[in-house]
Amino acid sequence: MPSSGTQTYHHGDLRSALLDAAANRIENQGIEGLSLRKLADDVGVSRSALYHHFRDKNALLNAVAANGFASWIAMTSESGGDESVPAPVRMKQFVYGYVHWAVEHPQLYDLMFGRPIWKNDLADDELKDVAYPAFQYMLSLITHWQQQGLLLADKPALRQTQVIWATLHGLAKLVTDGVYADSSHIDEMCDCAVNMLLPSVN
Amino acid sequence: MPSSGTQTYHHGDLRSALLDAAANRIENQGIEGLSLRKLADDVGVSRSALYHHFRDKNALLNAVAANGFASWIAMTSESGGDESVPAPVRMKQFVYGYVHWAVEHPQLYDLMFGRPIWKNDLADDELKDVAYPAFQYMLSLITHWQQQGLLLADKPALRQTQVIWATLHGLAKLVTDGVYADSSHIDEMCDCAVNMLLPSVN
DNA sequence: TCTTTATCTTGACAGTGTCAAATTATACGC
DNA sequence: GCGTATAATTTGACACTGTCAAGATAAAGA
Repeated sequence: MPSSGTQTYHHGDLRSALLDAAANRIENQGIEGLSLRKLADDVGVSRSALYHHFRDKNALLNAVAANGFASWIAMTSESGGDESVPAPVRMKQFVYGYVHWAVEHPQLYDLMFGRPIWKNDLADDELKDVAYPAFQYMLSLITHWQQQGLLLADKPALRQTQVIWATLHGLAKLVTDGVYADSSHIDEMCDCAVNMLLPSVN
Repeated sequence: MPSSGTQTYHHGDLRSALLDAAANRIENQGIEGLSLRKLADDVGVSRSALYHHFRDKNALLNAVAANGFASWIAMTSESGGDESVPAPVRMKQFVYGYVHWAVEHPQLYDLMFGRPIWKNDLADDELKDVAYPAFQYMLSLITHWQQQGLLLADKPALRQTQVIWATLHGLAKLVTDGVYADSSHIDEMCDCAVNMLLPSVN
């Protein structure tokens, strides 16, 4: 059976099969628990078949993270794009959406925004091409808020974006890392963050 | 030569020698680059000598993290304890101190507040005994600010502490993980954070 | 049909954490 | 001071990891 997918040799579509299996394993066992050999077993293929589709383990993780950014962007633009909803409500929705998405995909969030990839400059071009627009989207969103007078204009929008993002990222991290043990208070923490950072939403 | 240190058998004081070597390697290569066998080489001892002083690798990392918390607390109480300095200035100093300490000890900070230890409940009692007071210190500090009217009282001090800490943690993480590539703007980001979170400091 | 090319497997290597058994050095009772 | 118990350390081994080179297999193109 030839032309069914993009790659239709022995396996059919090994590349995306590996990506799916990797995403599954990461969601369940985390990045530390991901071994290429177990992965090959999951897909029913030999241990080094993978190297014909990814240069090495890092390249595979990059691809999984890239997929994560794609679905992150889908989530974000959905919750922030509806112009019929008043801006203050949208701001609150954005905060809730951000933190909840991280809490619902803790391992993936960790892979996307965590240090192993970014710290050591291990992100390849494909990943950067998806990740940078995500950063940029937040900046444009918050710049828009500032222009509408929802934020104080005494500091550059870039800095305010960095601080707001830091707060969201910090909340997400502290919750998903289990430092804030009682995650039942996520909504209250989000409320408080909105209250402190976004004076126009009271 | 008997009673010179706590452990004076073959090596003399292998336990703290291992801790020092581990802290050094973590500071330079990061936690991922730390191998027990290289560590044993550093100290000049066999690969499994370590197991008579630490139950396993995680126990050693716990001990390193515990030392980190001790020095973190020393730094923090130094910058926040001087009562002769006006409170708003101390608040600003606290924010600067927090972020800068993280930036100066990125790998150690990562180990102390990162997920491998807390997420999977890998922290032993010794570590918790040092870490919890650190959390508690921040809470008491910020509660104090609120009582002095430096913060709005419309939300519980616990929640405000969590949000402020999240912001500091997020800033530290985004900088040390290399997501905020240009770390020369750390001070501006701290300024902006103080500005947004602590209305009494303008 | 034959050649080329891409895909996959097998064997191997260096590296990892960890344990059991053997070895060595120190401490303690006499 | 000597002999024994105990703690510290080493050696050998195991299962696991990522990665590569060489060989085998299947598809694609002429």
